Amino acid sequence: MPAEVKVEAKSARPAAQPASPPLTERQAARRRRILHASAQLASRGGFDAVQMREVAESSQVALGTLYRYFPSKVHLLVATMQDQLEHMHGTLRKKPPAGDTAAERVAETLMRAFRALQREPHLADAMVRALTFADRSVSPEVDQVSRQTTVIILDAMGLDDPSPAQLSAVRVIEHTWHSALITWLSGRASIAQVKIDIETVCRLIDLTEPTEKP
Amino acid sequence: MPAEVKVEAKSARPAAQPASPPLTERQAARRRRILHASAQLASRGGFDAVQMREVAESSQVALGTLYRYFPSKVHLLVATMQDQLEHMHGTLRKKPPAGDTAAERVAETLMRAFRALQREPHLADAMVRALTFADRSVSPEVDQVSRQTTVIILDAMGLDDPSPAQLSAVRVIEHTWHSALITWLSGRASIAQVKIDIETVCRLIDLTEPTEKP
DNA sequence: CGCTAATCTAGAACAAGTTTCAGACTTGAT
DNA sequence: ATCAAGTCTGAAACTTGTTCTAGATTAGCG
Repeated sequence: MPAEVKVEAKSARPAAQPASPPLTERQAARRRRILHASAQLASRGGFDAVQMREVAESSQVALGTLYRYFPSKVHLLVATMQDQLEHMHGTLRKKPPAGDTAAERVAETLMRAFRALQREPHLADAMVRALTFADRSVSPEVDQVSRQTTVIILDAMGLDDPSPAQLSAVRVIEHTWHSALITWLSGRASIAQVKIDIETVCRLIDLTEPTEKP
Repeated sequence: MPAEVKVEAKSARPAAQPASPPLTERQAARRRRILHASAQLASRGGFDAVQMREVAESSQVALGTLYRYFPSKVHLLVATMQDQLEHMHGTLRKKPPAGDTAAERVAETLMRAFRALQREPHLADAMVRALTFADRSVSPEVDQVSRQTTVIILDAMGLDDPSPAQLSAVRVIEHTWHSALITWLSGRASIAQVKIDIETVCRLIDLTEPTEKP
């Protein structure tokens, strides 16, 4: 009865990139197929269209296996978001924003990301809803997404060594970014409104400029 | 076969306070019982503990009736939030914040609200998760909550006639407020961190001060 | 009062997320 | 090559949100 052992193995979940036992080739392939199916289904109908049975079927994996890789639908979608964020970071890195001030560059970067999301609004819906609906059991993964977002913003600011005040500003920018996305996705705010909100919050950065260069 | 008529009656849902056919006394009582049961269950286990069957049972109402009053669990929880927000607004109104600047008063007000939520973290969890998980079908209700929040913040600022820039700042403050709550509820940010975030975003208000008094 | 439309109730039925299980298949170490 | 441990599969079962139905009950009206 290896059931108990299984549970232990689960706590060393293969879902996280860092640490954990290294995946075999076939396992990595399965994981990729699952994430691909997830993104594909999400791109059609959003959060509701990502049905675990369908994900399992289109990634050619048993339902139980899907749950071994991603212990819940929210875990799956957050992992999907991590995946997409990496793509995006790569893309953004290629063409750094051109604004004069840090605030302008951050706003430009976020608007560029926003335009990318607009191209796949259903996918954006699935990922963002999962992110904000996630409970404590998904904290590590959500945190990872948050760190990745922070890196993107700091990149845009052009900082290696941000001050605490600057980090606070970045946190608030992230809050605004997530919440503004939600209001847009649920049809309560226009694209123009999101733009204004982003530009507004980015002004916070200017308040923290006075970083002495040593 | 009055089924079709039923559907029409549903679109004029009794869930919204404004307009709609006036409720009879017994209906108002049912609605109150439902909201009470919802808040009570939420106060224990949070979002997951609010199970529709249980709400129906403890409010002495058939499941079908519960769904007539609140067409989904999210609708129910958002309505619960509207309910709680009214209480809170009343409470806050009694003791206006004492800060010198608008930014200080808003920060103080939000921290006071935050402390109230800390007293019932599970209830907060249920309400906030519902709010951010809500899809388009709940937009009117979510919007109402948002308007109510705006009123509370403008109250704290002491403004009757805010400028567009000030309204933008308020929007960003609301974004930060919701998102910071979520990070706290999911255990990814400490109370101290939430405080810092609120204080940080409130500085945006100072940026918009220059409102000429006519 | 007596009617009619609307509402309420109890309970079954359905949908999708999640869990469980027995048996087949891989993997890694000996 | 073989064995033990761990994984994967297919299918059923369970949970909880949501819908549906048939028959009481209630409200408003003549």
